[in-house]
Amino acid sequence: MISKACKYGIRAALFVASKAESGEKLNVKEIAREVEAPEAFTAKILQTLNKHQIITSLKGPYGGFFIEAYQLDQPVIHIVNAIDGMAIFKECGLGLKNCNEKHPCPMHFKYKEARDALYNAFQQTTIGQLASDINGGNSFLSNLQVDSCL
Amino acid sequence: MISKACKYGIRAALFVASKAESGEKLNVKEIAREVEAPEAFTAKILQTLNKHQIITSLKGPYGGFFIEAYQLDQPVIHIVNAIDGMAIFKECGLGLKNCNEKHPCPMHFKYKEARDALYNAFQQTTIGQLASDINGGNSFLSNLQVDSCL
DNA sequence: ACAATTTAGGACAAATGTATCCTCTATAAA
DNA sequence: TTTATAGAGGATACATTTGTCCTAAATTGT
Repeated sequence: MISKACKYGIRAALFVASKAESGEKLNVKEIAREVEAPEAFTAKILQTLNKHQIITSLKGPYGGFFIEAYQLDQPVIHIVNAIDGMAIFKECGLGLKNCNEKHPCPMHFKYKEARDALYNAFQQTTIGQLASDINGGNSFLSNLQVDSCL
Repeated sequence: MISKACKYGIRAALFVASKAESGEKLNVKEIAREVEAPEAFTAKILQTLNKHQIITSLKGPYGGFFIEAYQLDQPVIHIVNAIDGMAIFKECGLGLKNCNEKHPCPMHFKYKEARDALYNAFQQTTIGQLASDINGGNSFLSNLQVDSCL
């Protein structure tokens, strides 16, 4: 469905977004640690997100990644588009090139429903909304640390 | 989302199912041609489907693949399970190991809705139902051939 | 028994996705 | 201007998925 790179990308973007108010800039190491993604790979992904203006970067000392106000209003689907493209939201569930209402594959109508639900979920939700959820303690970007010594 | 192998597998299984009444056995070449999948790769997939008792095979002359009555009543999700496993229907949309209602990722609830819709689509539909649709001319397993010389 | 046919299955090759490493460039402070 | 810091980007390595090829095993008719 969604690539690993894209999932890392969404988590990274949301982490950066969750720090928007503080005004601080985050470097690759901090972001990778927080979202539990490989550092070098995360760097590549952040590069892509910057090029697509999902987040903003600044080189040099005191540089790093941050998000600007207007970027908080972008829908999460922009992140998916930047990394994986929009194909998943259009593709046939059985892999046919030429599948549509007039010439449907056997799963067309039911598959389309699920696919559209996913599209709407990503389209109607903004990066800023999800960042608020995180800051409000209503959702999380990394796995629970189960402390094994209690 | 669903692997290419799995999509070939569903198409192949449905094609075999659509021929259930005729009683004929289909060989790899016929199936691969019909569903527009690479022949050798299709052979592997049919092997998997046979092992999981989605379809049945018979070696030797006049052998091939066919589907038995009880197999027509299996839900399509059995095919997905045989090839890709059930992980996609359970996994977190952002790739977290530990994502649930109590400790949700930022996309959890909306993603779960789409994921469950997909699960239901595959769970509630049987191979036989889709085969009927095909035989009734209501759905198709391969791309339209656009005749370029008219 | 033998030959012909068709699936089973192992080994291997190609393509894609994931991940790392190293150097270059930009920026900021001293 | 120099030095330290941090992202940009190319090259490369590794893993998984996709796809091919060849031989073995099973079945049927002669």
